[in-house]
Amino acid sequence: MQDEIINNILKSANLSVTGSRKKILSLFLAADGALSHADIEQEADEKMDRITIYRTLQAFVQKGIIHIIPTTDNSIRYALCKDECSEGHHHDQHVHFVCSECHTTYCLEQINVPHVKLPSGFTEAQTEVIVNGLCAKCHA
Amino acid sequence: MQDEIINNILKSANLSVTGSRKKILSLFLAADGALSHADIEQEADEKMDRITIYRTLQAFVQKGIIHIIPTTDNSIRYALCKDECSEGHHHDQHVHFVCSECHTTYCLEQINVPHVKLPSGFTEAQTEVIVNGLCAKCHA
DNA sequence: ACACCTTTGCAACAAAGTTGCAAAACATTG
DNA sequence: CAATGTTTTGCAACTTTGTTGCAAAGGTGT
Repeated sequence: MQDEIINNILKSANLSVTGSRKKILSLFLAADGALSHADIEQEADEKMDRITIYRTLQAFVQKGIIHIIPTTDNSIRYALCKDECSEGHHHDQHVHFVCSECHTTYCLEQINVPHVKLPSGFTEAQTEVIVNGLCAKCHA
Repeated sequence: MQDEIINNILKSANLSVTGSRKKILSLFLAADGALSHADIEQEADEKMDRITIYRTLQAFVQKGIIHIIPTTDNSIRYALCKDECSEGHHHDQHVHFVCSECHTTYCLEQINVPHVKLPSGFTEAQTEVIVNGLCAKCHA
């Protein structure tokens, strides 16, 4: 049943449907937060080459299936894009929330990114907002 | 003359004043943007160990002299903190601007970080805003 | 089922970051 | 300013992370 969704995503991105890609996509669909390369490497219990993961993630980013979330800790995190993203064109104008306790990264789709006024001469292409704090689960 | 400033910064952070630290600090004072580890390694023309740079940057971050700017390209960038930062307590509520042409990273101190409303259960500790686009210099 | 193209996994490599330890540099006394 | 104790530096060795080329395996379309 979820197989349908995965197949659709891959096909409409012009990617052939392979085992590794289905596996990685299903991990993203299952996760309610963002995933790092390391997360995927651990969760993909079956044999799956490190290199395949690298290349799959690269392909997904390029095709607009997932996007990169900036972090301060030198670990790239990825999360699923919404429908408006197409190849080479990301439109993820939403807020990212990183829990300082459990380090889960959430995409807060429903929250608008505020518009920032820039000094003269500067033009904006994209704005990223990352909020740090405690998420609902970790709130004591 | 700049030596005075550097000495003050280091002493008030309880760090001993050494050659490497002075060198790295002067690089930050000279740069109008942020620096990555690689930048420093290149610009510090004299012999200076990679490892010393790592440890110096770590110490500076911990003491609140510099702060980390989140990026999407897996390269950590550092920039000087303002006075309000003290040990273990960063208060950098300003916008970071990354030029997509020259990749220079600016700290836009004068611009306020807009406040973001979070879902219930979430509490904010710090907000980072990174704006991508063209800076004044690269604007055609 | 066949031929074609893409993807995977391996090997080997390159880059980035970490740790332990002895020597050198700094700070602090007298 | 010299002696002492502490901190920092640089080296070596290692771990982790990411990249590239190529042959074998797997997917795609007819």
